[in-house]
Amino acid sequence: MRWSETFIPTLKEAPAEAEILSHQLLLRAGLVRKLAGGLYTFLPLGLRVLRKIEAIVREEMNRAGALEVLMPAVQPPEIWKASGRYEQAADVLFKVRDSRNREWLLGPTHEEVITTLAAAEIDSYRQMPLNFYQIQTKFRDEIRPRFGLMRAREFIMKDAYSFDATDEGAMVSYQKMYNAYVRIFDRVGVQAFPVEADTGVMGGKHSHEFMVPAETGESEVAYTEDGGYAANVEKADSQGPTASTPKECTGSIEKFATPGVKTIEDLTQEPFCVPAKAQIKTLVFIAEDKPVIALLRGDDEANEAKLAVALGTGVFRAAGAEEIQQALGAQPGSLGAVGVNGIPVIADEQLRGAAGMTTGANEDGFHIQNVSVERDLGKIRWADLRTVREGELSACGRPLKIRQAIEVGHVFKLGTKYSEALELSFLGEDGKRGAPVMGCYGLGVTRTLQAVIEYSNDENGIIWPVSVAPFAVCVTALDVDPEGEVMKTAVKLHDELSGQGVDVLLDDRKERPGAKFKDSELIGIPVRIAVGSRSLDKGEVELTRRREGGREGVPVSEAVARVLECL
RNA sequence: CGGGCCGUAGCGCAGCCUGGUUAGCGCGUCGCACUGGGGGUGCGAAGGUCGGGAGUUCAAAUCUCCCCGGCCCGACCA
Repeated sequence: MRWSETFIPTLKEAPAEAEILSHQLLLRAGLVRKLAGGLYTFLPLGLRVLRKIEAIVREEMNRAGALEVLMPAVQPPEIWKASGRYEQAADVLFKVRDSRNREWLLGPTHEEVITTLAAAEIDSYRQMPLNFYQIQTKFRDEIRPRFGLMRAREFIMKDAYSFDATDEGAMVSYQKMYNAYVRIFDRVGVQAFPVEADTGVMGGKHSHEFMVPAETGESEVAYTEDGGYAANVEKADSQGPTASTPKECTGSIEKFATPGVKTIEDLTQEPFCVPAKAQIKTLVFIAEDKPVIALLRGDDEANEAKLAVALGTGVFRAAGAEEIQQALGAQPGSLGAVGVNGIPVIADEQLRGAAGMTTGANEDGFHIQNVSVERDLGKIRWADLRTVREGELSACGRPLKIRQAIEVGHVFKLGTKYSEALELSFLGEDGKRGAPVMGCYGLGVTRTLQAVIEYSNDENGIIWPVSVAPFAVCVTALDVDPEGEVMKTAVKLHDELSGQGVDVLLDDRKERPGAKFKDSELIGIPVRIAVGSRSLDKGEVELTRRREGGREGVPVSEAVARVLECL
């Protein structure tokens, strides 16, 4: 391929809309262009990378025994109503209407579709295990698309769905996908670590997210340095906070005035001087239209994923000021659970046995001290609600660290939720009907593409791993006169490498050398051969490997062989 | 959806506060010349509904209001 005959619009400066480096490079290297918020056109160069990643994903899925299918992006709402997700996922669903005003959904994922298919086709345990996958465009009406392809409203995902007759079988299917993901991320050239992930309301232990460490990642991972533990912060637990909770109580509860105190922090100040760990944080949520109180130690943060598990529903939100006033008779800042009746109270495990605590009096401007949780509070349900912090000890006794990461894949053992909701059943060996145990396995293809950029770059631009590089080699002709030795040599090298099946880009543009070097580095081609009169006079061309840096003279006659070695 | 910032040539920006000739600069683009191994130099040129609409005014890129779009923080993200 000749550079002059393709379309690679590189940019010297980063467009103002791009905040993070990988997004800037995506635009600067001419890989994509934005149509509207969260909607991108893939240009020829970007599409080449996308296709290479897809090919690797496809190979590994096939290797793991998954079968490729292609499902419709347009889906009937009925199946979403049947699974209960029509309401649950309402805010991310794109809805469209046809000419007869009938509603359709643009698929954000395909559990409902694949389960509908399976319900019609799977009748016997003999047909399983089965695993279907597709690589397809997904639609999610993200409230806030961000960071280019990282969080887009339309994106490409590989999604797979496994069906097994037994739980043990489902674990085998799960493990196969897990292993395939390890291979995929290894091959595309990102370090993606499996971490334990939140399994939400469905529970169960078997869910892992694949995370690429990156400061710009939108997820947080808690891990131990020895690699013994890694979990999404939404899921992570620890042996508890580093400072212990007060357990001594010196007297009975006592109301005191705290004018102007609105936060935990305020109460730690003069003249009150109540340490945050001796306060009870009172949060009010509306779960399925009913108020619920959650209690945490003052210095702890609530974890919404854990809260969802404790509440038994994902449909909840923080209560508004009016709702709180109605429920507890006070404004945030003076809330507490002492003497509250008729509203369920869930408390974090850290408060077990806590005494001598201070909490709001449910009267604006007043708090209560000497609160003993067991003595002074009514019926409490205990649960793990807190978000772990750096420095706390993991279950294995090592200190936790926390870092940002990009979630590029997720494997999840679903159980029978969808097979039951969509009436999928089979006849087992024992002659009884059963619901297949499902698993779902998502991999963000376009997000992975950007994660590779975020992971692999230097000050000059992207550095593509050979496996996904749009071109493996760039032959930079420093003089493009078609009659000259330089160009003739460049063309010859290009043709020979092409003949060997290598993706080669011949930079035949009438640009100055500096511009060509900069461009080939910006777009990230891993190997470059510079052909110019200076080295050609010595019978050599110059070979540069982006990852190693530096350049070396190589005899023209050996150039092709040397390049092949590099790849 | 709440808070903040922004929208001026393909890209990056200045001008706006304090309204007043032909709205500027850098990069890019086109032409010519020189140059020719790290985004070179010079000369010339094209390119603008100043996001859209309404209003105030003798006069609006500039002031006011409404709308649209973008970015950041938060909420949210099965």
